[in-house]
Amino acid sequence: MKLATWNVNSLTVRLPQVLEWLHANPVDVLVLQETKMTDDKFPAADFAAAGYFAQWFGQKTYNGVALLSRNHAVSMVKNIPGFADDMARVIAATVDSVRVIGAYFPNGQAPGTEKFEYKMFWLKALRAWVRTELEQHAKLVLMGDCNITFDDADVWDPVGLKDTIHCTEEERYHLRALVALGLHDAHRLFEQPAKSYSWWDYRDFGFRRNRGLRIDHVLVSDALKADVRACTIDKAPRKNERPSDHAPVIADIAI
DNA sequence: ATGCCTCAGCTCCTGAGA
Repeated sequence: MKLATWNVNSLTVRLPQVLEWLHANPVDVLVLQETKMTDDKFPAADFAAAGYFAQWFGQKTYNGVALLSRNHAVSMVKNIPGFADDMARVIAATVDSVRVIGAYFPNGQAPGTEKFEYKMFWLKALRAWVRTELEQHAKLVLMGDCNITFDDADVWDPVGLKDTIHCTEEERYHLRALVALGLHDAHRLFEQPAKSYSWWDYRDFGFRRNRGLRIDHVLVSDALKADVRACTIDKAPRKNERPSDHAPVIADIAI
């Protein structure tokens, strides 16, 4: 079973690239973030024609998530139950006995801002909910744009970006606490190329200079850890004329 | 440079992303 996550930064703009990517990479599950569209605009027919069921949860202008799957997805959940949020950030469903959670973590803007405080509250709520999900589903994959680096190896300039957003100790504490529930960063289960990133700033030739961050993660539960065959960041879509600033991350699990 | 690029929207500028 191959599962992937991709922040597309507007599905309206990126739909042709997503369809082309699915044709070249016929994964079993793909979760999308930053679709930036209301639910009535979601291109479900295009994905159906490509052989994918879809679940989606969006809003105007910002955020928006979706879950595409080769097989039927059941028991869909939108956002974190019990956590009031007017932003569409989470979609979860069960596909082929695996609980899949696709998430677009808050950006947080900068430490000390209201958006950073919201990010901390959101992370606490996510953790409490994922704990209960893990109790019910031993096989679980949580993946998405986590907007947090694990450590300096995920940062192109750890000195210059020390304590800035995505790199603060407070954010990393929450990411570690999430993983400590019984999850594993699939990327780090394998030897990876040095300076592996999943996001690059559009400005200043960030991708060309490989000035990036690894903030898109695939986290697998204890029960799946031994079955993960590979985890790769696919930079191929960056060759498109108007690429997303994020690359897809793919995990291959023997299920 | 509290910017650089990209996207959405009550669109010819502004807010947000990361």
